[in-house]
Amino acid sequence: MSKVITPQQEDYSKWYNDIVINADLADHSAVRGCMVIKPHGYAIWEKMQQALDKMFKDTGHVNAYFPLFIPKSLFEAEEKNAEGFAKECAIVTHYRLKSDPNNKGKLIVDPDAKLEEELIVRPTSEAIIWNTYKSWIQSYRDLPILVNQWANVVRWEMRTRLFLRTAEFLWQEGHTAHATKEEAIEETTKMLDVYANFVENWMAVPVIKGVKTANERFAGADDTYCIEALMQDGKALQAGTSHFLGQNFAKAFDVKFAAKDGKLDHVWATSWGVSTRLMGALIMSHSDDKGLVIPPKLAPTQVVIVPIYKGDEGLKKMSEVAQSIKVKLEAKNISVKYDDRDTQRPGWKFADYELKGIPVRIALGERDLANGTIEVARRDTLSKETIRIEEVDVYIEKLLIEIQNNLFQKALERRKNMTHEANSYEEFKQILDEKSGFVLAHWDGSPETEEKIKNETKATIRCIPLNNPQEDGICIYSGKASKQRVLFARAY
RNA sequence: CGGGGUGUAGCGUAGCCCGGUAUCGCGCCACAUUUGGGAUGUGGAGGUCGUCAGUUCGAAUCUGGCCACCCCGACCA
Repeated sequence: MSKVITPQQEDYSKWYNDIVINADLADHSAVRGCMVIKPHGYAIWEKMQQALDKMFKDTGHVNAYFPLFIPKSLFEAEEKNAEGFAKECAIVTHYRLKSDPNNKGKLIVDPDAKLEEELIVRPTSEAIIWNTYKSWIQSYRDLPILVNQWANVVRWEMRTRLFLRTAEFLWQEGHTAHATKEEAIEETTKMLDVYANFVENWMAVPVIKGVKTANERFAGADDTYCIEALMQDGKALQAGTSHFLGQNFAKAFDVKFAAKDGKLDHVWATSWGVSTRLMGALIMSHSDDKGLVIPPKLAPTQVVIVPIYKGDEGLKKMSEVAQSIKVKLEAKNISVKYDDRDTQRPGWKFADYELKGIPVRIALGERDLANGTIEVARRDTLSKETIRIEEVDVYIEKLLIEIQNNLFQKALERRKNMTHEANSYEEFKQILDEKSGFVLAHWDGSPETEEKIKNETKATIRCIPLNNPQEDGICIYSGKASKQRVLFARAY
C-alpha cells in the first residue's frame, strides 16, 4: 500500500483531506488559503460546469464577464452587502513595485504608486454588475436581463479547507434584472430548482430546498433560498443559494426603467451561485475508505479497461479486443480509457482507479479471451461480474445508469436515517451529540432564539423547507407557539 | 485573529532535550525474474534539514522574526 487513506471512522476530517490529495483532486499551494486544482479534480469541475452551463442556457440565460476589481466607492454603495463582506476582502492599494534600495534583488511596493481609489478584489459581483446594468436598462423593453458569469472570487477566510472553504474559489454567479417583483421571485425559485435538479440528478446528492432565516440571509438580499445536503458524517453543507434581492441593488445603483404606462420604477433583481464547494459535497456524499467515488454522469472517464497479459504478444492480442470494446462503448457515448501501460501491474491499476473513483473497470485476460468474457467491476459496490463480451455495450450502458441511481438512493437512505425530529431542547441536544444529522424542530421564529441555540449547540437553522408541512407546536427553546418545524444541523 | 501542534529526499519519518552536515520505510532509476488485487531480488540516484536573521570554531539541534499546514476556538452567504 503506497497510498494510505485514513479510515472515515478514525478521523473523518483527515479522511476528507486524504481523499482530496491522494485522488489527485487538489493540493495546497504556496498561497495562504488557496489551492491548486489538479487535472483530475478540474476535469470533474469541468463536467459540472458543462451540465450547469447547458441548464442555464436552456432556461434563457447568457454568459458574460465582469471585472475582477471593484472600486471601493461602488463596493460600498449597497450598505448591507458591503458590510457583510467588508471583513473578508482583499484590497489592491498600489499598482507598481520597485527595487529595494536597501536590499539587492528584492522588491518593495512603490509608495509613489498608490491608487487614488482602492480596488476591492471581488468577493461577489453584485456591485460591479449593477453599476453596469444602470447603463443597460432604460425601459421595460430592456428587461429581463438574464446573465451568468463563470469566475473566480476571493474571500479572505480565517480558516480554509480544500474545496469547502478556500480564499479564492471558482464559481458561477447569475445576476438577473426584472420588471416585476413576481417575475424576480419566479426566477429565484426557478434557479433553485435548476440547482436541485443538478445536484440530485448529476451529483447524486439529495438536497432539501428551503429558505434561509433572516440571520443566515445573503447580505443585501430580501430572501435567500438554498439547497442543503447532508454529508456522511452528519454535518450539513449548503450546496447552492439563490437570492431574491428585491430592489436593494437597483436603489443603491439608481437603476430605473420606464414601464409601459410611462412610470419610472426600480428594477427587481436576483442572484444565484454554486461554487467549487460542490466538489466537497460530491466527495463527502459517496466516497469511501478506498478513495473517491464519482457518479457516472460526472466522471471524466466512465470506464477503464485494464489488460492482464504476458509478454508483447499477449498485450497485442488483448489490445485488439480492448480496442473493439472501446469503440463499441464510445458509440454509446460512454467515455473509455484503455490503460495498456506496461509500467504498472494490473493490481496497482485496480487500486489506483478505485482511488480515483472511476465508476466501472473492465479487466481482460487470457482466461477471458478463451471464454469470450470480460470481468466488470463497479466502484460503488466494489462487486465484480463476468459477462459475455458481445453484450458489453448494452450491459455497461445499463450499469452506468444503475450506479448513478444506486449512489443517489444510498445517499437518500442515509439522509433519511440521519434526519430526526426533536420535541424538546434536551432531546435536540442529545440527537446532535449522539446521532448528528438533520434535526427537525419547532422554532419561535425569532432571531434571538436562533442565535442562542447556535451559541449553545453550534447548530444552525439550515433552512425553512419549502412546502413545509404546517403543524402546531411549541419552540424547543422558548416554549412559544410555532406553526412548523425548521431544519437544524451543524454545518460546514 | 487567540490557544496548542507540526515543518528533515516526491511521500511518511528517526535524530533535536545533551550542537560536530543526517536514520529507516515507501516511491524513483537500471537490470533480471514477474503480471487475474497495490510483485521480488540485486545495484543505484536523490537533502541549501520550511524560511530569514542571530549565538557559536561549528547549527537539523540553541535564540528570535517570518511563512505554510493541522487541531481547538472566534469568524463564515
